[in-house]
Amino acid sequence: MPTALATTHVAVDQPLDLPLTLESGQAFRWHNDGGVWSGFIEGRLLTLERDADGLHVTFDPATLPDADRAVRDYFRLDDDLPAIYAQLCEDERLSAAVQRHWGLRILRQDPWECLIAFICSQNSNIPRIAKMQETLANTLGEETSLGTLTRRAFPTPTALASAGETRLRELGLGYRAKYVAPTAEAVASGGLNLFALRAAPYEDAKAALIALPGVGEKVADCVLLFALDQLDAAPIDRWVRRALEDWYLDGQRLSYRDLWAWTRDSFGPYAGYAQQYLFFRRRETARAKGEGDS
DNA sequence: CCACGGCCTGATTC
DNA sequence: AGAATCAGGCCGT
Repeated sequence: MPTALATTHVAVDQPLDLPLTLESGQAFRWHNDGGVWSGFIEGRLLTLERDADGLHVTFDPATLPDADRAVRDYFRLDDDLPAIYAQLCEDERLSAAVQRHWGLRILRQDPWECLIAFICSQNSNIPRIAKMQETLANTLGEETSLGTLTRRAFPTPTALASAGETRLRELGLGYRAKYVAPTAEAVASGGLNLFALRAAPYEDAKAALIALPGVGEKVADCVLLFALDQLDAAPIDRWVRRALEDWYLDGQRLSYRDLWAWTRDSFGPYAGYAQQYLFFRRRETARAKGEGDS
């Protein structure tokens, strides 16, 4: 089936660093080929190129008629990043992080793909998460092409559900397969409408996610922040935990819930952005100090 | 409520 | 070289 290519230009008058944002560990399936990024938005293959005043987008109008809107939604271009930065920069440590990583944005991803990615993230690392996602797509996803470019979309809930735990283990998910299979089942059966959670209050949406196997507080907060419009969700992973304990809490150990409440109180409604910057900054300083640290 | 060990696997370190 | 250790946690006890 031949595809007609179309292009559009999305104006960006906000901070946006494409590689920083797309490789920040929120999304795992963007490929960079000489400054041309290929990936999926709303399940449709497209390419992105950054230029001086925005993004040059190539897409298939037959499957994605409103590419301009889709791209704006995906990069959350309606978020007033300068205002968010201004608030974060009241904190000395965050101010330094923001200046070092200007243009890092939170994405609005597809919640299904995001959910599976972060279930797979436990006890893993970014390259391996990316590898698992890519393997799932290349094995169980539908082939899609855009001009001469061909990639496979992330598998549907039905596709992952029918693959089953054993097959998912063979594909390298390890013990995560026993979480992914029933989660896919739950979503495929229509028992859980992930998109509907965007309109739900934070606690309700979080409870619905945590009810799924393999989803705890941290994974739930990742999906809430990166896909479900909850900008005050603050996933606290081991890096952010260490950052908070060492830099703000004088070494004090707190529960996940207490740390979450602390970030909410300290960084306000943009705790999610604060978290993302603390994550970056902490990893950076840990590496600089020769890894081990603490 | 908190603490702890086990869990797939692959890369890196000792 | 081969054994530990670690990696953006979750679950059960």
